Amino acid sequence: MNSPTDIEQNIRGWHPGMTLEEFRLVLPLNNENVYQYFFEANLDRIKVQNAKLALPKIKQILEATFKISQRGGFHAMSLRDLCREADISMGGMYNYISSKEELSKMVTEFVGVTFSDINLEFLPPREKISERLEAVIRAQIYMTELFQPWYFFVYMEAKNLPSEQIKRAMEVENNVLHQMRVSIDDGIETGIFRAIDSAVAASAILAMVQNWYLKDWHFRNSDMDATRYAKFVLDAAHGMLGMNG
Amino acid sequence: MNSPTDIEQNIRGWHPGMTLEEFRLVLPLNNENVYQYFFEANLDRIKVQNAKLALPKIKQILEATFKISQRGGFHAMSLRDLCREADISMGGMYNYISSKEELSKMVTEFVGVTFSDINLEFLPPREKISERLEAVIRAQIYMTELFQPWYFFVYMEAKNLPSEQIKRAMEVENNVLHQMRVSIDDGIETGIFRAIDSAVAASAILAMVQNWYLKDWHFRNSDMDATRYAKFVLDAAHGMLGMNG
DNA sequence: GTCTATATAGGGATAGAC
DNA sequence: GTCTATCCCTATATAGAC
Repeated sequence: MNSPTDIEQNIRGWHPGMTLEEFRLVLPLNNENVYQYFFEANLDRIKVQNAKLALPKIKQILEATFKISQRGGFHAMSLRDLCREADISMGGMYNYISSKEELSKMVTEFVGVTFSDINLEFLPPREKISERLEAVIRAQIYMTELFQPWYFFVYMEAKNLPSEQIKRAMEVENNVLHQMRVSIDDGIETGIFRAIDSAVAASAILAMVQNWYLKDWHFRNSDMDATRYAKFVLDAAHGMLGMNG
Repeated sequence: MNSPTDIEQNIRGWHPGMTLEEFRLVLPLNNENVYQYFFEANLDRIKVQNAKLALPKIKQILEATFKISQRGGFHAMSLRDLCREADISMGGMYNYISSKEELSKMVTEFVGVTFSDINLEFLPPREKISERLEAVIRAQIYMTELFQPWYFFVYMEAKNLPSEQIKRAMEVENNVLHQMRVSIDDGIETGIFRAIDSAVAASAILAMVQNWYLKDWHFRNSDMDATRYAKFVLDAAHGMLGMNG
């Protein structure tokens, strides 16, 4: 039943119906090493070069940033509050960030680059239209489930930031939108989907995907989890595209 | 074909397939008199009691608030910027608001109370399950289309405001969610919809509804309008609920 | 009712000791 | 590398003339 190649494929990459747990197992990134990735991606901007010292501080700073800015927004968060929450002094903080603005910049860029790149590894080839659309949707829901605070921060603060960062934040969203749209167009062309405005369909599907991490309080009292929500969105998408069931 | 009662009904209230234009015609509120409504709803808080003087200023203040806080958020908007954009002095501004926080409070409450109340007038009785669900969806899309800056402000600033206002902003969303959910549950009970998690379905439909005014740039280059988007969402909802076509 | 001028607090950022 | 103490600016809000 499980030939070696089946197992290999299940461990290495994507397969239809992939659950959150399966995704987590194949993802190189996790809640522990994400700060290591962050540190390495920002070596030139962080003054403290000793990883032993820096990694715990970075974790504290980022966790505090997410926590405080979730309630009130990044702009409303004072660095004094941040320093207190992260248990670091004002002077010490400035060895990790060169300005408040750069803190948001580092997060936005990191999500845009590292998270997106890792995401691409899980996509089946373009010819497998339906599978690829499923993979885009599942990967997005699972990534935002695993790294909710990061995505929430970028989504919520995007509009509040300097224009260059706005562009970057929109690029992340546009990439996902584009990938969905291409698959939908491919499906329409080959006749497996019905003719529909692919831009609008992609936008609506993305709205449902983002709904999962933006409105988690909608689901607190239900027995939904990320895997089941992904199935729900996939069914809805298939309904839209005329391939019910 | 058009009996007097048909026409009467079309003018007075809701009917299936209602377009944005038809909705606009029966809605007592419009882009001009909304400031009058706002003034009357806040008579006790606005020091300037002369409507002739107050109404244009209120319009300027609110339009400037929406414009500036759209790019950067309410918290990032300084009252100096606001006063410049609204063409009013700092001292003069404080005859219209007693504090910056109260400005956001007035907007949030106004949207929650006045907009929601007006909305209720358009709902068919609960027994007409499918029509009622359609009405909730259309009314919400059309209201947010007509008063996009107001809804956008409340949605975006909700999380940044004092807890009492957060509660109010969430009430608005929860009301819509609840209305949808009741209709869906009714439909499941009577067998016209398939058994489905109504909370999740309502959440997903609301996400698509909000998508219209939150992500208007997704639709800039397409030939979508509010009426056609409403139809799109209704089709998607019907697909979800198992009544395709 | 509207303005100008001002009070006061709190913000980001830095200097320099250790 | 991390801290404390301080600088300086900008923000909200107010006082008082007109």
